[in-house]
Amino acid sequence: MIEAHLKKLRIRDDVSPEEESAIRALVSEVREYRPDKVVIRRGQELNESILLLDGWMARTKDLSDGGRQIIAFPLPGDCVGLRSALLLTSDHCFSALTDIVVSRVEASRMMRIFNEFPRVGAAILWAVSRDEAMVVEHLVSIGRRSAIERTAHFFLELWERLRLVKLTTDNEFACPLNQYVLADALGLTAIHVNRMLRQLRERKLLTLKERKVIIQNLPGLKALAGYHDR
Amino acid sequence: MIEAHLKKLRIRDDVSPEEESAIRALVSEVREYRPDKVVIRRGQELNESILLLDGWMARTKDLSDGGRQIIAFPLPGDCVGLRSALLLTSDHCFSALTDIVVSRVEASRMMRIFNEFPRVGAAILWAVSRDEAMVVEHLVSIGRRSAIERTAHFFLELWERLRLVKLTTDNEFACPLNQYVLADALGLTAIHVNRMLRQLRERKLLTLKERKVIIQNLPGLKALAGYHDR
DNA sequence: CGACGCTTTGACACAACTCAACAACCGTGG
DNA sequence: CCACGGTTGTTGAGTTGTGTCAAAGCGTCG
Repeated sequence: MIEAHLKKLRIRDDVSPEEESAIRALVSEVREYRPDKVVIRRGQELNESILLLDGWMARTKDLSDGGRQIIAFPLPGDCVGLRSALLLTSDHCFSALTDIVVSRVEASRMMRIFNEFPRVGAAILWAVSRDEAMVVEHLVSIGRRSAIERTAHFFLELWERLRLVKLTTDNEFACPLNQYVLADALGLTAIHVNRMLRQLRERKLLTLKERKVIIQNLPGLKALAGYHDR
Repeated sequence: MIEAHLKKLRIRDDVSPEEESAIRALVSEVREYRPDKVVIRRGQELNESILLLDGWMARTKDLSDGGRQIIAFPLPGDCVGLRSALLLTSDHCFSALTDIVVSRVEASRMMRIFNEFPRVGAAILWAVSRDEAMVVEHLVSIGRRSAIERTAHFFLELWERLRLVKLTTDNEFACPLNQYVLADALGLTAIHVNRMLRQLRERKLLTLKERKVIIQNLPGLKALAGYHDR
C-alpha cells in the first residue's frame, strides 16, 4: 500500500534502494479508519504526521454557524498534517471520507529521514509545497471563478492528481464524493452543485454517476474551466 | 528595519544574542521597490527567499480572463517565498503595494541557519506555517462567508497582524489598500466592496478613510464576522 | 414494509454583479 | 490661472447567478 507514495516520489526523480527502504521504514504503525472518522481533531496536539496509504480524506474547517469548508481532499500517497506537526497543533481537522488506511509517522523520525536522506526529505517537502499550491489554486477558484468553471476545474485537478497515483482508467475514475461534500468543497450549495453537474452532463463534458466520473470531452472541459497544466 | 521581524519572533519565545545576530546576518542584500513593482515573477527560478522589512506586498495570481485573486498581503516582518524557494519556482507572483524594503536571503544560507540555530529555524518555519493557516482562513472566508462578514473578518485579521508588529495605534491603523485591491482580495467587485464599507460605516463598526482604518466597535465587528481569536 | 441517504426538480428570493454616471481629488501642462 | 486626464470613491437601476424552500423520486438497508 506504500506503493502509491513511492510512485509519487518517483515522479520527481529516481529513488535508490536505500532511500526506498528508508521510506518503507517510515510506515510503522498502520491504522485503519471508517468513513467520517476524525483522524486529526481540531486543536489536537501533534508530534506526528500521517501518510495516507489508501482511501480518500477531507481536510475541513467548521464554522460557528454550522457551515463548513473543505480545504482539500488528501488522496493516497499524500502526506497529511506535516505543517500541523510543525505548529504542534492543527486549527482544522482531517477526517476519513471512505474506508482509509494510514500510517503514523513520528515527527522526530521524519526529521531523521530529512538528515540521512536529504533527497527523500526534499521530495516530501516538495509534496507539501505542492499541497499548498493546490490550496492557493482552490482559493483562486472560489474567489474568481463562476460555479460552473469552478466545478469543471475541480474535477480536472482531481483527475490530474489521481492520474499521478494511477487511480484513473482511461477517462474515468472512481469518486466517492456526494453532492453535499462537493458543495462544501466548492463553496456552493448541494442543490446548485446538482445544477452544475446537470449542465456538465447536458453539455457532454463530464458525467458523475454511481460514484464514477467520466470525462467525455477533455479539451472542452479545460476550455470551460480555464484550466492550464503545469 | 529588521526590528519588525525580530519583534515577531520574540512573540514566540525569547531570542538569545547569538540568535539575534544570526538573524541580523541574514539581512544581506537590502533592496527597495516602488509600488506595483514585481518582486518575484510567476514562473521565476528561485534559490532565495525574501524578508519584507518595510511596506506592504501582495501575493497574487492572475487569470487568463484578466481577473486576479490576491492570496495574501505580506506585512513587515513576513518571510516571503520560502515555499517557492523549496519548489524552486513560483506559480504566482509577489509585488509591492507601497514603497517597500526587502532583504534577499539565499536558500542555502537559510538552511545553514536552520542547522546552526534550530530555534530560529523553528521560528521561521512556524511563521511559514502560520502563513499557510492564513491562506486557509482566507479560503474559508471566501467560500462560506457573506460579503459583509468577509470584509469585516478581513480587517480584523489585518488588525491582529499589524498589532503583532506594532503598526497599530489604539484602534487605528494605516491601510494603503484601495477598493479595487480589496475587491481582488475578497473575491468581490470594487463596487460591492464600496457598498460593504458603507454598511460598516453606517453601522458604526469600522471606517476606512484616507488610507486609514478606524475600528469603532471591536466586539460588534467580531460578532458580525464570526471572528475568533487564536 | 418504512426509514434513510442521496439526487433531482421547480418556484421564488435575494445577494452580488453589470452598466452607467457623477463627484472629488490629484498632478500636469498649456 | 484654469483646463485636463487619470485615479479613486460613490450612487442608482436593472440583471443574473446562486441560495432558499419545498417536494418528490429512487435506491438501499434494516
